Amino acid sequence: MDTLGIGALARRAGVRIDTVRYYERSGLLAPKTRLQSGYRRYGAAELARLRFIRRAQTLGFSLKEIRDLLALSKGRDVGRVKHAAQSKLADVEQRIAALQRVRQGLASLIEACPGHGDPTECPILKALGGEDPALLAATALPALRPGTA
Amino acid sequence: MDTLGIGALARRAGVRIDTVRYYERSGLLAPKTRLQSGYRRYGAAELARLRFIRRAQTLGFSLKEIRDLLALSKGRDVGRVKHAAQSKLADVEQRIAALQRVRQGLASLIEACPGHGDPTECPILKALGGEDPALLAATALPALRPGTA
DNA sequence: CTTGACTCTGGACCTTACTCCAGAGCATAG
DNA sequence: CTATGCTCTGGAGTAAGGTCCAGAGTCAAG
Repeated sequence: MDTLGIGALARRAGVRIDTVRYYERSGLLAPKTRLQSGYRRYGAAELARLRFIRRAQTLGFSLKEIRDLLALSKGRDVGRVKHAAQSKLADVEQRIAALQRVRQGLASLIEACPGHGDPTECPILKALGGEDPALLAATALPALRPGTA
Repeated sequence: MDTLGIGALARRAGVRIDTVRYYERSGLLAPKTRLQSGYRRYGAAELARLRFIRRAQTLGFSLKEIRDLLALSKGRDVGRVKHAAQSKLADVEQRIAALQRVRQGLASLIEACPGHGDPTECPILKALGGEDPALLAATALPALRPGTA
């Protein structure tokens, strides 16, 4: 047989058995068949699908988004798949830009801090205390929608 | 009085009242004072702090990390404060690098996708399905997991 | 003083993405 | 046949970050 049990499938995809069952409960991955005993049996397509799920996660897609993506791939609508990837890309780029502003703010505070002496003179403490707009200003602009992980 | 009640504070920061109380339970934001009745009263510093928390969150900092960040302002010794800021900076830079790898992976897939035609020819679906691992080389390795940040 | 809006506390409940457990049944090598 | 390992189900637990509720007390305006 070229079918896999749940353990073999999980090992090949680098996930835990419970995770496979969790994906099944979540409507992401069903076994190809079941034995009379109830044991799940998976084929190559299911392994590919499981790897798809994992890779999409590393790109920042939530399981819900991945479910949509998988549905799209059955719908033969390549345009929508591309669009989903593009909007994810825009999201990632906004995050990068925002973090770069934070990095600038932190770096300049660190540079301005002697690392010794009077704490009331420390630019880092002043910024966190709200007196100095440097760090706060660096983070003030990006109105990223919360929940876009 | 230039103090705010919890409702006014929440409105000005764009959060729910329960969220303010949740932050208090989490050790992030204490009221400036309380009335004899127990009503919380907040000042401008607390509002600034609350807004800081929210902005930091949109940048991917967890509440625990934000607590650390804010704890810097209580630091006794400037050297230690500077060191903490430096390690936070390194953290931010790692985040940026991880997101840049994700961006590269997404961008190259998008570029290779015509946006129409046969789904079995779509490089995005192919790459995610594992049939063409070359395209994902840049993004497959770093286990960028939401929550690992 | 009355009304309506506001706030208090403690605890239950929600979502996401798992992870673990108990107690049972099944598969397979020797 | 037995031992060992795999798998089954249902349910509970975890962590983060909230969100909601009930029942009671409080504040400010008219």
